[in-house]
Amino acid sequence: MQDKITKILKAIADPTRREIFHALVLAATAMPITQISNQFEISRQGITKHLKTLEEAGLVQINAKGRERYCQADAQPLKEVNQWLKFYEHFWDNALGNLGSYLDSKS
Amino acid sequence: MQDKITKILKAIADPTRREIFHALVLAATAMPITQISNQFEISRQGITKHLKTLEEAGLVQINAKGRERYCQADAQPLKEVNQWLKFYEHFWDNALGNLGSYLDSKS
DNA sequence: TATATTTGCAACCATATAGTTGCATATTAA
DNA sequence: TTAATATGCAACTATATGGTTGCAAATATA
Repeated sequence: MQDKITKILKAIADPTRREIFHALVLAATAMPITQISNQFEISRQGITKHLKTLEEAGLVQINAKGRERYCQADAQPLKEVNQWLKFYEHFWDNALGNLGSYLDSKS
Repeated sequence: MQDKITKILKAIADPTRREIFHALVLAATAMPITQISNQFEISRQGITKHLKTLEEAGLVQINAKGRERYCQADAQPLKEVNQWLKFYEHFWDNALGNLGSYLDSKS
């Protein structure tokens, strides 16, 4: 479909998914889908779809236990976003760009 | 439409837009649209659309001079993404989440 | 002035996305 | 065994997205 970083960025580009992810991170424990969806306005199936997207990005791990599927946040893929961002650190301190300071840092 | 961070994340979630942005950052100089679109396979109008999205996210600044419109990268909005990411730093070092170390850092 | 260049605008298209509802199925509890 | 619960699957809808083409308008060049 698409590369890893794109999947991750697309996953977190949606505000509802960021909320779900955040809730799971704070929960710090695995939660079944229904329990997650109780915390949101949208339907359980809506939540399920978002969880699938998050899972495909590696941001959520799901494992079944009996009839329930326990979902747990995994922040690790965000490292990759951080990596991507890092390159631009050199540039974001002046609005006009700063190739100079980037090149300096290389020497 | 949508909040700032969402606009920024949506802007960089598209691989073509990341490429355009990257090219502009490296160019370190303002470039007219046609000149940018020459570096890509897709049509000029396609590029124009992407530039508009990037502009709305604040990642590109455009100013007209004569019949040309000069585009320039501005990495500053990426700070906001960095800010968002920062919260999850505490969690991305173990796959099972790490609320503990986050809470420790607060004490 | 006549021509070439840079651009914007609008219409269009195919596909993806975010959400819904209804129903079937598997597991657990009474 | 019967009833309740958790879930998946499929179909459907509306809108967004990423791209295209054609054309008109403004500016620059011959």
